[in-house]
Amino acid sequence: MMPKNFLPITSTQVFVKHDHRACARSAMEAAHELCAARGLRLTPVREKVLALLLESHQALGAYAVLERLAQAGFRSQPPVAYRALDFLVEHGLVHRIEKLNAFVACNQPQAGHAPAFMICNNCHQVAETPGKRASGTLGKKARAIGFHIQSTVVEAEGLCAACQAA
Amino acid sequence: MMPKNFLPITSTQVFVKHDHRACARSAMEAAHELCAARGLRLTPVREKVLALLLESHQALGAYAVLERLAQAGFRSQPPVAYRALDFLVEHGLVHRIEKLNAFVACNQPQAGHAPAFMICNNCHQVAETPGKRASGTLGKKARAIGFHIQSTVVEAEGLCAACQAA
DNA sequence: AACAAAAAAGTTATGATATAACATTTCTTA
DNA sequence: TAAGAAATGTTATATCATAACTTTTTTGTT
Ligand SMILES: [Zn+2]
Ligand SMILES: [Zn+2]
Ligand SMILES: [Zn+2]
Ligand SMILES: [Zn+2]
Repeated sequence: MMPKNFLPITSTQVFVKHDHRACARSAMEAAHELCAARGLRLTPVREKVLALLLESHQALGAYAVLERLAQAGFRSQPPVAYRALDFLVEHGLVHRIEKLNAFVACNQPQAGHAPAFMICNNCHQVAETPGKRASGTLGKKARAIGFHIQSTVVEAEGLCAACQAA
Repeated sequence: MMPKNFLPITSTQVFVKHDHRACARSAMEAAHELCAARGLRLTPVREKVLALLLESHQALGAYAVLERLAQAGFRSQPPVAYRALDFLVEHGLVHRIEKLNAFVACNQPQAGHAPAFMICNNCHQVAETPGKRASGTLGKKARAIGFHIQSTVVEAEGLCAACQAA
């Protein structure tokens, strides 16, 4: 289930120079293994969308994805992109960034499912930190009033260390 | 600056029965005083939008606001609603809920500005908890990698205590 | 009061994001 | 190989948001 040469990139690494070829390749391998393990079909259009998102740590809007799909020879109607994205999000291979109405590939598809995101307003890269559901401050407040959390959105916008320096 | 009879509603109270007339009236008073103190103009359309949002603890989309404005005799072009909402959000009288593309009135306009929200998927009420910027788990992780947070989105969807019971 | 500058509101048009609905094809498996 | 399920193709439309320019109102100054 875990790729042999899996090199999970951590949030610390996204904003610093790293071997992104290896980073993307290992995430794609992880996606293939996860789908195999769960009996899911990573069809050509789904894999292509994931590959597009894995090209960088920037978020892409659905229509940006659609454009690139069309260039690659796929159909170019909105449902083509949205269906593939829906599949990838549903199975945790991609995350939706609410603040941007856009999508990023998940670095660690096999990990727990309540990530938080840091969005750099300058270089537009998005780092994901693993986090568990209802683990932090919000979870505590929710428990205090008997609120049952089903899903969370936790996003911070700001400047990464490199962009502050520049 | 603080209304005489200010009754700040807390996140604990939103989901339980409370004197909402007083709750809304006190928030409106607080808004008037905040605007007076800062030299801001709470024009008729802005006040009406705030009043509409204060009618309940549910979030309203911009076009829902627009509809109600039109019924009240205001113009009905999108910028009418968006401008009023932009003003109210800019000055912390209203918050945007990213997950819903919708807006809720702020209960405590004078408090600090990095609230977290709990959204009940059944009764559609939204509770706000005060929270400070970068105070919790996310803030800690950001500091660890030198990420400078400018704004945050923290939203939890789930079921409030009352809706779990039913 | 008259004027100029700034803020707000009016208006038209369009851009950007997302989904409904139904037809067709492909895959799975019994 | 036939039936059902899953995925894709296609058309159309719903929903959310802003650009750009005009006119009116407010505010501060002469
Ligand atoms: Zn990388
Ligand atoms: Zn950056
Ligand atoms: Zn109330
Ligand atoms: Zn509820």
